[in-house]
Amino acid sequence: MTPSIASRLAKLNPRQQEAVRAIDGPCLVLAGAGSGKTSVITTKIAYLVQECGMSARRIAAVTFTNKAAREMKERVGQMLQGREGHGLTVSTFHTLGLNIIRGELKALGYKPGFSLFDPEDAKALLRDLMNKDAQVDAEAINQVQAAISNWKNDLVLPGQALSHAADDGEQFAARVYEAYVRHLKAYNAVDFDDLILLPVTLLRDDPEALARWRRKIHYMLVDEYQDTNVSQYQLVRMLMGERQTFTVVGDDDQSIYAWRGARPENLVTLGEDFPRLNVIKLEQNYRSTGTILRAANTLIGNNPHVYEKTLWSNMGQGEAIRVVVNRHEEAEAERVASEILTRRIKERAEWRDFAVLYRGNFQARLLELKLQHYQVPYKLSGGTSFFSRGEIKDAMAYLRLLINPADDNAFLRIVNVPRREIGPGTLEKLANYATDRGTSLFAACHELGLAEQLPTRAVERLGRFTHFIDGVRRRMDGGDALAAIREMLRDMDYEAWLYQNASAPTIAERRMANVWTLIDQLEKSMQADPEDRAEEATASTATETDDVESAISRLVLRDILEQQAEEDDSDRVQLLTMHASKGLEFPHVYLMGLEEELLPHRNAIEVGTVEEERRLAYVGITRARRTLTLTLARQRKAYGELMDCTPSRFLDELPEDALEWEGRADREDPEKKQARGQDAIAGLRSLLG
DNA sequence: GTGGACTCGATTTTT
DNA sequence: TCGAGTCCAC
Repeated sequence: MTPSIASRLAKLNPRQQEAVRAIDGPCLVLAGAGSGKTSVITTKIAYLVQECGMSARRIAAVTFTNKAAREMKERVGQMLQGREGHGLTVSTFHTLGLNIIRGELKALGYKPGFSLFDPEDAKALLRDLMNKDAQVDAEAINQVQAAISNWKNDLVLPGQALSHAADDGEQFAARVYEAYVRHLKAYNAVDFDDLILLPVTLLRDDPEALARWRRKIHYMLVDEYQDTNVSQYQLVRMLMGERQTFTVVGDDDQSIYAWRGARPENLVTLGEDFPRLNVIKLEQNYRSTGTILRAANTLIGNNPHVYEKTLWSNMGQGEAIRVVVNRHEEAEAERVASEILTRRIKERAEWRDFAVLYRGNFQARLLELKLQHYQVPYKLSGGTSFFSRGEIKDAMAYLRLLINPADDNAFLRIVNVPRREIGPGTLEKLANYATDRGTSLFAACHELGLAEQLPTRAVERLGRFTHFIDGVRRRMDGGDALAAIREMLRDMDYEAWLYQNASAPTIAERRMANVWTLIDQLEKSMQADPEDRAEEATASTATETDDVESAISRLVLRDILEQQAEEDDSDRVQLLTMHASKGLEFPHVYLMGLEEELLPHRNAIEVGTVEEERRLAYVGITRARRTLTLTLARQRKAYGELMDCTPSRFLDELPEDALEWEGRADREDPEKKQARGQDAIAGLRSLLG
């Protein structure tokens, strides 16, 4: 054994070592919160390369978020030396799918330069399709979009959706689905769900492609396996087929995305599909105090389990979990804010050591006000994405059209931005003509027959636009693609258009700066993997335009830009939803709003998914390293009305002796309690009297 | 193009 | 209740 891998292994506990060494067959690692699962995955990759002599280019590790992929890549990079890690795949499921599609364009019937539609682009297309017959409201579009996404995630194709439609609504959605798929194909475009669906159907239907990818990937590792959906599981299954060499790591107790298609039962299915499955449990927690873990264990003990596990730690018992009952929501926010302020001094902690977790984003509003009042620096997760900004959508549409002239969506977005006096009338006639001829809008502009359908002036204007785009494209192919893009933005004077349309010059300035940031990011993204690029370039005849193309896709997948946001590691209190907190840890955690109807959420109670809410609470609790404070309000304003709140059932499910209550009405000293009882009786009498 | 009146909804959102 | 988003009149 090489010394470096031996010392890595020695740092792991026996169960973790077992998980690393289990390489001959299918392996499921049930990794409790804080049990060092990332160490297992990264060490296992190093073990496969250094100890088993497997080439890194035969290994694929997949995660759900770009962030997780980046962190994993970095940790593996530290373990492997020199060229050992060359060609290793550590990516999200979606990026893996994107690469498969890029490698199998012909087999899939797509052309080079295909566009990747983000959910907003997809919605725009659906709106178009659904509004053809009658005006449809936004809600209906959202519903159909969700239905289509669910179908795709469940590997249900339009034909099957149509034949299984139970009612008119589903039938309608299924017909839109069919049209949607057809249009995407015509646009030479794929959506996010296609990034998994298309590879799965290809591998299922094309034995040669299957053989190609099985030859390429010999070992897979999957993180957060409980969050996989049907199509993601099938992708892993198809790729690992007969070889059965994979490791999946997950925790059914942290499954909080079932509402979005995740199938935690994939953990069980795995045992059925692979009888040789080696199940290894990691139960030692390296994060939290004994008290916090005991509370977490007791709470989650109320959920049914296929695989029982109990977390333990040797970090000492630590402090009791405090439960603070407040008069109302404002008092709750006030309390949390002021407590962070004092605790920071008392504990000599930094702002970043604190996190406040809540069920819904709206809960952050009041808290923000209080934190501002006390001048506590904080960072709010979520918020409007860079990519939903209009100027970014415009720039992305230009890029997409340059790479993929069939992308009608991109064409429509920017054909008249900045103004080129190409109005709805012209576009409608152009669309009719293109439909008749079975071509894209952009291609139709080049056709001579168009002159018969449109006034000369309109044809001229369209021609000027396409000529402009064609010119940029030629410059891109001829050399420095990014220089051509920057030149394009200057030539068409996008900046002037921004100034015309902004309410203030500073806003226009900021927007233009955003566009340049986007282009800078594009450049960075192209330089991100010089090794891979070199490899691709030798393997095929990759041009710089190909690089721009793949960089744009990565940009759509939110890869590189969010990295920049992360690098801002200023010292601030974190405000997060419990969902967003998964995978993170903090010395001091505040969990707000432990009330019935909020956590568990009322909708969850209604539809009977309290178990997932319990897991959500479990995730929240297990984020805490040293101290945990749970807060709730007796009254809360909801829908404009003041509502009395009931403490969350989850509080009753925690071990009484691990909690330290503050302000609880029915656990005060008996005298007070009796006094209030008298009051109540008196009140009742007065009511009756 | 813009702002004021009006309507509607109110949980979470890895890519 | 409050706020975001939509729509219409100017």
